[in-house]
Amino acid sequence: MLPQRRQRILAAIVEQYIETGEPVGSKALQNLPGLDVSSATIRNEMAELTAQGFITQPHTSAGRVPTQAGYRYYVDNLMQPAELGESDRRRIESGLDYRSGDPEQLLQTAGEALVDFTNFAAISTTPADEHAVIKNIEMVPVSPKMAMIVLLTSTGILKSKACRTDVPITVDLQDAFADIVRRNFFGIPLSDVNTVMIQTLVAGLGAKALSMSPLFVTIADLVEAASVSEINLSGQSNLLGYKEYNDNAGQLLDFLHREEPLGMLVSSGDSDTGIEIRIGSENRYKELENSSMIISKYKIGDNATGAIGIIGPTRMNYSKLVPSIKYLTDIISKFLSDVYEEESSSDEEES
Amino acid sequence: MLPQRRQRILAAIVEQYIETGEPVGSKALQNLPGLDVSSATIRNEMAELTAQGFITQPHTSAGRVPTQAGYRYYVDNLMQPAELGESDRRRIESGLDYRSGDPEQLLQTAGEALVDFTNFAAISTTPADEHAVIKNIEMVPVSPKMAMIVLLTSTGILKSKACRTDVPITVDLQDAFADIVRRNFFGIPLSDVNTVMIQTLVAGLGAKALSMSPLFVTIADLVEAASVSEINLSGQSNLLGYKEYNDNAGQLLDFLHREEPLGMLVSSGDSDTGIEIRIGSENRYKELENSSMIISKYKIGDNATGAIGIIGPTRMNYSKLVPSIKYLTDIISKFLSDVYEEESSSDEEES
DNA sequence: ATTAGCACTCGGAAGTGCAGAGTGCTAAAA
DNA sequence: TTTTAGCACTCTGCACTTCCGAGTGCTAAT
Repeated sequence: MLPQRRQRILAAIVEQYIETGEPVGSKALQNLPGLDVSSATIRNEMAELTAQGFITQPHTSAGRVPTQAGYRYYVDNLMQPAELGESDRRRIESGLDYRSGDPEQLLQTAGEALVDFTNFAAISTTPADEHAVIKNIEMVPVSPKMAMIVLLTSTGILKSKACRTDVPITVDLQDAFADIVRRNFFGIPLSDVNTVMIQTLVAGLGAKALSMSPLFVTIADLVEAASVSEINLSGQSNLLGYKEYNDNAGQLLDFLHREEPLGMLVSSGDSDTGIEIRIGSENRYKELENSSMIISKYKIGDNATGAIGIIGPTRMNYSKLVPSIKYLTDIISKFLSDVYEEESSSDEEES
Repeated sequence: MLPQRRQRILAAIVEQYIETGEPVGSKALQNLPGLDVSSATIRNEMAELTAQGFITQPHTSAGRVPTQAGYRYYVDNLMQPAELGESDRRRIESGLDYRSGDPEQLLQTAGEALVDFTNFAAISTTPADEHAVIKNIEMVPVSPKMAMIVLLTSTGILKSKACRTDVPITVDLQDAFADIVRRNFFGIPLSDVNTVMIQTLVAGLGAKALSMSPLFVTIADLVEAASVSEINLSGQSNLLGYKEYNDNAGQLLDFLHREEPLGMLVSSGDSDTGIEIRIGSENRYKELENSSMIISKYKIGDNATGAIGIIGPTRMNYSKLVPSIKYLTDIISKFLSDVYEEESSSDEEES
């Protein structure tokens, strides 16, 4: 634990650097409210902070800049989250599209709202709830030997895919399909659908197996697609503006375009302890060593299902962004819970 | 019409500049195959070309660089399209996802294939065929007072939206809905669905009007969404690498993020004369004055319905890109026509 | 423990000089 | 009349130096 005065100085350095982007020198801190010491004393403290690794100087004759450890100490011990003003709330909320009722749409627009609000890049994932169950499966004929299969889950995810059959689609076939689907798929968790399950099912069909198996394979594909949470990234071009990325912004953008690592990033949260802040190399990718992420998980009912957050330079206003993202997450959780929780307790009717 | 020799010199300048990105000087052209003149003569010709506005020099002691007019002349009169190699074709094709049968998916992946192939940004639009008709509309109950409405068109576009009703959804209601939909919507062109049509329909419903009108409003929304072609843009970050955008790449990316002008860009083609090349300020936006576009329209059957193309710096390899994009367009047209044309001649069966 | 004072260090801006590339022009050659 | 060789000229980009200001660490005094 650092001594009081040193803490205050560190906090001041971090906050001022966040605001101005310039290294901050000892003189600039002389008239900190409630800190009546000369610049020389401050210099001594700064030397200590430097020795302890919380701040550093870009070059001998420059002021100090927080190190990653400095940000971390600030975030853990010194920062006090800002109160969100009414106008901020409205700004965050205004971009959301919940009227469509589509969670994917909501998360997409939530990301964009964050982009507008923060001027950073935003990342969001659609719900991936292992407790989700199959709500409905429809077959819609498109041409004699082709049909669209539509899958709907209890978390509101809707996926569809075209499927070619080997034989013409008759009304009989449709009825049979609807019957099998109703008996074998409705209400079961997505995780129960897998290759083995499909194979045993097809094997049990007897004569019809040949003509219908493509349909069930398509169902498996759809379940797969619905289980995997989609990742939305937006506002990447905002990052170009920040001088910390100056010349190698392209490298960062390229990294962000690859989907795989992104999935890791949002999913790797230890638990559902709410909001998570990762500074610089705490994100385990070299490309992010100059970036920070603030990630928050949203829930449907009591299950954490997805995440939303931002990516930007380590020099970001944590004390304001944390409550903002928390606020947004709360809205999302509430809305999704309202819409998709009620169903689990009441789905008896069927088409 | 320029004299033979001057044409050849202009073509050489354009091609060499495209390849190297460096201004090309008179000496570099001395040993052009079949052009046996000294650098001095070439200098004279270059002076002429400069006077006519086809080339320019960045500064006194630099070589020449094509102007916009120079590129235009080259593209119109001098360029001869490259033959596509087998490997090129495979590279283009390999990224396409036509197995899903979903045109939106196909166009999306086609854009990404172009991004990989060209290292530029790609733009593509989903089919928007004014002749498309409604193929199917399904209502899928989600909770007592909420249903998903799913719309499918003859061009394979699938749209869905959640809809809240004022009264609980009963089996009766579903049957009534299915009946009305079948009678009033199946097989009619998208353009026939509008506010007036919906209002008269609802008015004719009598007692049921109140409970069902939200459903039909949702249908109108879906039709609207299906009529409008979606624009996919990808590979923007590729553009960062080109030095012609050096410091103001952010400006271009911001421009590309706004959707409205993009729609203009792809739709504004004069006619369906196949491929269209727009160089620099021929795109009417100031942000694109250093960029070129190559846009090609694809067709379903005989109707031009959407476009796909690239955006990059004016210094792009037109002679190779034009046939590549043409090839890709042909694949798309062929596939979409195969899948979605046959239906128009054969949709009798229904669920 | 704090402060004033001072020498020291370093980055960035501005200025200087130089080599190289490419041009336009002129006068001779074809 | 067209082409060519030769040359003076212009301009960029790079390397090098100089200089100023900001900020530091250290020392000696309070």
